[in-house]
Amino acid sequence: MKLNTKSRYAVMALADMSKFPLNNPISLRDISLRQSISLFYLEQIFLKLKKNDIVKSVRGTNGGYVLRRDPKNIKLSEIFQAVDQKVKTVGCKKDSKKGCNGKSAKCITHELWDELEVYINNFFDNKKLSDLLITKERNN
Amino acid sequence: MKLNTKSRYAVMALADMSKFPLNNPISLRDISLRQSISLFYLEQIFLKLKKNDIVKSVRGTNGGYVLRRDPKNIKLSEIFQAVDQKVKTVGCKKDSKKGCNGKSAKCITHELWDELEVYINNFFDNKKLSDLLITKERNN
DNA sequence: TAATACTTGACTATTTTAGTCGGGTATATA
DNA sequence: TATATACCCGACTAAAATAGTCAAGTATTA
Repeated sequence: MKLNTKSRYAVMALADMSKFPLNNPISLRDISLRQSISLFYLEQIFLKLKKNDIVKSVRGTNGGYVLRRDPKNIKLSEIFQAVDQKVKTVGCKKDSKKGCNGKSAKCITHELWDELEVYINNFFDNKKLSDLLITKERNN
Repeated sequence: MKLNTKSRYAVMALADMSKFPLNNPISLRDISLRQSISLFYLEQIFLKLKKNDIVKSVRGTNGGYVLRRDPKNIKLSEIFQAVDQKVKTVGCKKDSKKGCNGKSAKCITHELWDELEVYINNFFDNKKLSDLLITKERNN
């Protein structure tokens, strides 16, 4: 069970943005430099964030990206769903009658994974982008 | 964020075993048939479960594997740690002074991932193998 | 002694991840 | 209006992880 870089970078980048005055565009180039994330990779990520209405873009000189809402109102779960497809724990379809590769009575553990999925999503639902900023300054 | 088959199969296989009288060996071949998991793959998995003292082996005819403890006393977290290496959310080392790829002040999100890791491990700590059996029979 | 079943390490195909790249388009400002 | 900036977008690729296979054993029991 592992977190991918896309999710991690997305949260890092948005947290980075949150530290500056909202409503003035921040370029990916700046974020790239500050967070040492590849510019090209950030472009990919922000395309998804834009499609999911988490940021909007401002093109041209002095352009960049702007948060669509106050960090207080941006759940981490939204960011994850935008960038990562989803938290996935089971292979088999959720409500298929067949379920679990066509064999019946097999998935004793099916409900467990569903529960885990809900549990994890719950974590992200209860965290806001703004929560990351309160954190005390790191001393290194 | 995804769960791998090894973890899933391990739990499925052990849950399968729990439904039979403890202390009499259950062969991987049987588990393989009942749960439709490749025998070879199960062998790999059970090697790890054995190394981690979750099961013991009985060789020879009528041999198989036996749970070392009552399912009430087997935490899912143990199974996970045995089979999967670990729940991992961060790339950077936990307590390194450098931290986060050598750049300072970068990992605003570091503590978040740590927190998530604890949160998930907590889920598995509180689930016992026996908890899976109580579940009502599935109707497909 | 034959059959069963664990033991172990090596091997492989496929998929996913992480990231790169090229050739765009829009816009502010000099 | 020219130009530099910065988003836009799809295609591509290397490397790692995953999922699974296989072969050649050893131990045990009937």
